[in-house]
Amino acid sequence: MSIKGIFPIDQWDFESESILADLPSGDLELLMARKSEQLYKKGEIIFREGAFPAGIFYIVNGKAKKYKVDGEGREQIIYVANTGELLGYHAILSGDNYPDSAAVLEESLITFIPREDFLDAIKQSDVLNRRLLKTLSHEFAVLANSLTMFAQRSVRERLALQLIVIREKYKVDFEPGQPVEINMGRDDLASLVGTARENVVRMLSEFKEEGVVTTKGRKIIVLDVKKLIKIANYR
Amino acid sequence: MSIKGIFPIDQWDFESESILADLPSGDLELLMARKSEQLYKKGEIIFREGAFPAGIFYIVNGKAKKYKVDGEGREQIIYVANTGELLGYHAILSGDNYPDSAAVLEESLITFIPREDFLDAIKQSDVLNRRLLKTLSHEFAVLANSLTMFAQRSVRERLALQLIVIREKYKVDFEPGQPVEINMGRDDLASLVGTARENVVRMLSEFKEEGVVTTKGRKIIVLDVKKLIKIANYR
DNA sequence: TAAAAAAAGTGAGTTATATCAATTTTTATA
DNA sequence: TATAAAAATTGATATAACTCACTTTTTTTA
Repeated sequence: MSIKGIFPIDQWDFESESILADLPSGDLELLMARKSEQLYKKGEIIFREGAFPAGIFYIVNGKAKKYKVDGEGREQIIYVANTGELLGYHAILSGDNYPDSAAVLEESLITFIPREDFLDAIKQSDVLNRRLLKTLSHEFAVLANSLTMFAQRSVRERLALQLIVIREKYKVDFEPGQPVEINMGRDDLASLVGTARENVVRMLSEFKEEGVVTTKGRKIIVLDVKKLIKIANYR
Repeated sequence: MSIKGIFPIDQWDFESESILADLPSGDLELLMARKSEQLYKKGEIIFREGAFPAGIFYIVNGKAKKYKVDGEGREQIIYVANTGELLGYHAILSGDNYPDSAAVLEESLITFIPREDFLDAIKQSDVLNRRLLKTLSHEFAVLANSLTMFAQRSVRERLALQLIVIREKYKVDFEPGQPVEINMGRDDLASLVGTARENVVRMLSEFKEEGVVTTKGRKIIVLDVKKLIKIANYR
């Protein structure tokens, strides 16, 4: 029972299709000519805000967060990237340094593609070019959506919404029909929702009392997606 | 006395350079071949969220807001576009309908460019292509910045920050050295800051007492940018 | 220029959320 | 498996921001 349709998740998630999926083999070879693979341990940082973008990263397997840290050290998660997604290309295209940091949420296998190879591939490949324009403009719409949510929704509504969205990302790790376990630390969940850890925990207990979610250790299992949609107050 | 440097406004504003500025004349001709111009009266809507994107819009002269309206009819301004900027191209590139609405903030002269001409121009022009990739990825960084602000900053800090950013946009309408008058309705200012009109008004009075701003009718004049930066608590 | 309409501004009461301090549970490590 | 460390949870209190009701000022229009 997918929630697409009743809840247009495309509006909340960048990855309606991957940038590299089904790329003409020549273009892909060019891109991957000098790649290097690395296994990141949980919590390891992929790149840091402000650093020179030496290349882009492809998540072969795992999950990563894109985030910003403000003056007081508070972390704000912009996006959670999943297996198959690309990281770090915005900076190379814009000509700025990395505008945000990225770190791995669980043990992840990640491919590094040098800056020059990425730029060459863009020059060569019309498909990649179109794909990037399409992805970037879609990402913009998704982010504008998030912005509106942060500006107008209550913490309770935001938590409900993020649980729906994040559940979809953990779904791929479970057999269809099996309960999806969201294995995310409360601090990360809080910085995704834009509030303090304590508030997330308190509202999770409320959701538990209301029969919307349950927990298994630190893992969160959504019992009633429709109720969550109602709480999120999404038209 | 520009605030660039002490306050890196590029991080808060898309338009470090225009997409169409200095475009090779051939490319520009192609783009403008079948344009049509129209004078919009204050408040008029340029396009509506959810509509099919029939083309893109170029602001020859004036200002426009990009905004979203939520279920309860509350408006959230995503961005304020100025003379020389392009509107509505995200939807055409992403293949979705318009993800947001646009309306004119003051009487504005706007050029309409049909969808097909824009798509043809992209096919033909490498410069336009690169320009779009660069702009889109920069825009993404700016929006991520705004997102963080909404998630973490107080209304007071957000208002201070937006006054700085918005002042830069009204600056072009005044002689250098002359006081810049921000001529924006309180409702628009509120939906830019993400709060209710009453809160904006209250905090503007506070700012007035503190000698940071003054008003002239409904117009707002910033007296002390540095103090605003301090209030915005921007590192 | 007067009247009407729209926008801006003020005040008081209420609520959601942040913050601080402590305890309990879970996970990692020896 | 016991112990230490880390993470999650609960409670109490403070406060920023929202909402509603109303007044005053500014702008529009007749």
